[in-house]
Amino acid sequence: MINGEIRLRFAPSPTGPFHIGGARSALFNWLLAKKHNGTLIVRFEDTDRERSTVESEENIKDSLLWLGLNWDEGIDVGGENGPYRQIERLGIYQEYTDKLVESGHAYYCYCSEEELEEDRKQSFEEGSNPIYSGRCRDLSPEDKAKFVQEGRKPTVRFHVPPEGQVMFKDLIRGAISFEKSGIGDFVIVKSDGIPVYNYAVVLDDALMKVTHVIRAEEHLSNTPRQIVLYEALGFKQPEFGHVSLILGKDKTKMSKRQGATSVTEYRKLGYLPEAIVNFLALLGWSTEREDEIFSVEELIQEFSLERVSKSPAVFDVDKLNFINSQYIKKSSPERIADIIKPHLVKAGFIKDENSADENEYLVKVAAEIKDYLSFGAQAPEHAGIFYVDEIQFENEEAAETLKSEEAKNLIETFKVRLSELEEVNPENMKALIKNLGKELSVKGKQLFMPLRVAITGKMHGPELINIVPLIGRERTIKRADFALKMAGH
RNA sequence: GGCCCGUUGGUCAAGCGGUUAAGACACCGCCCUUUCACGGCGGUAACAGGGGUUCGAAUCCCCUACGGGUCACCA
Repeated sequence: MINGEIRLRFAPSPTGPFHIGGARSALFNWLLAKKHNGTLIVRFEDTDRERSTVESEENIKDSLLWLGLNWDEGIDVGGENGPYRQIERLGIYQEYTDKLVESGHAYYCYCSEEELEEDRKQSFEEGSNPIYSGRCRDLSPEDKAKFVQEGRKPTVRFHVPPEGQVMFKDLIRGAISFEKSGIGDFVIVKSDGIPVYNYAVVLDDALMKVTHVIRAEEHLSNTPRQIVLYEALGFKQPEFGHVSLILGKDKTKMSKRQGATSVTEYRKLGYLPEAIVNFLALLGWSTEREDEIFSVEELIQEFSLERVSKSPAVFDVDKLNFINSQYIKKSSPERIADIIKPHLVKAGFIKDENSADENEYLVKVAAEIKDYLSFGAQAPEHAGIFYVDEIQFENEEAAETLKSEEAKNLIETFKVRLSELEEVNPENMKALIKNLGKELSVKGKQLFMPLRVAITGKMHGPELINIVPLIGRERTIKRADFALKMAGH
């Protein structure tokens, strides 16, 4: 399906934090580029001067790199077809605009915003397609002079004759056609001289020799406008592929109120970049195999547009959590320590600056809890047992396990045996608990649950025989005393 | 409202005219671990509705419904 040398691009507008949907578009382009040994270009569509910021640019670049999505040409890395910021290409656009006006494909429009708004309102009321009336298409020299004298700054409109249709074959959705009569003469250059997206994108893609435009579905309706521009400009058209949108839990476009939407937020919550890539790939694309956890290399191998879905996908945090937990399990304790550290600092368990001993302890804690984590921000609830001095019962049921005399006796005996222990390590702990059970003739839940609650306050968590050596003999005994007191003994 | 795209379990999805309609997440159950979790095994659960076409439609066509996108001097 894809042959020859391909050039792909990812062209976000730097108007906010990098959205997870943008990340998926970038990923698909990146995968295609890698798979077919093509070139990936990253450029910024920053013609909206009101909303474009350098912070957004930085955020997008950081996020892309963090996800491992590098690019071969464009912003920061340079290339033959720059500049790669639209605002720096104004001169280039001007040249083509002049040509379009000269050849009669485009004309100056002096209509005011009010006039246009009025037209739109009317066609909306009539139930017809709100397209430009064509009022300024054949302006007499007198009228034109009048408008100029009034100081009206014109926009440039591209003329679309209302006959025939625009057809193209979308790489993902198949044959698509639009009536030209439904397009109307649209603005290509704003009155401030800055080109509009639909125009700049065509010039950029054509001049940068982009062969495949893979982008989100929201651009599908823009494609016919862009195609008529390609025709008028005499450029070779690229192939288009429109990926469906990512929806929130309520099945509408993902928005803030349904949770995190930017890559940065997920990063801060302690998700791993490989996990996000893995998850994003599965959102709108499917694999033939049964197992859905795979490396980027495998992804590159398998990825193809044929298996990209046409229908929108709901962002399922549960699945992301599952995938992330798989990657956390596979990661080293050192790496997970880094991931959970900011969250433990925030929870007040540790300080930002730590001694070597403290860091070593943190790594051990990470090793103990990583199998229980879906993402870094969950660390405090699991790691708390390794840091607090005064434990708290997680619920009434937990407190209940220590209320009986048998439980009290068990804990007291445990304290004695623990203090007698030569060295507190997992092996000795295992033997200790085993003997304790024999000594008092308790086993199973009756044996483990009171111990667990007395030591951690919780009813679940890592292996007891590992927890005790980590928190140490002294602290364990102190906690057990405290727990008994709390339970009313 | 016009135009465009879509609709298989709660979610992601396989399926390209003949299948017992995959698989993953979530959920539930069992096993393992002298506890909980982790892990292993298993289970519940779906072709939006209606017309065609066909010997035969989840698959092809039409209509309806629903969802989404887009109609800016935003991108």
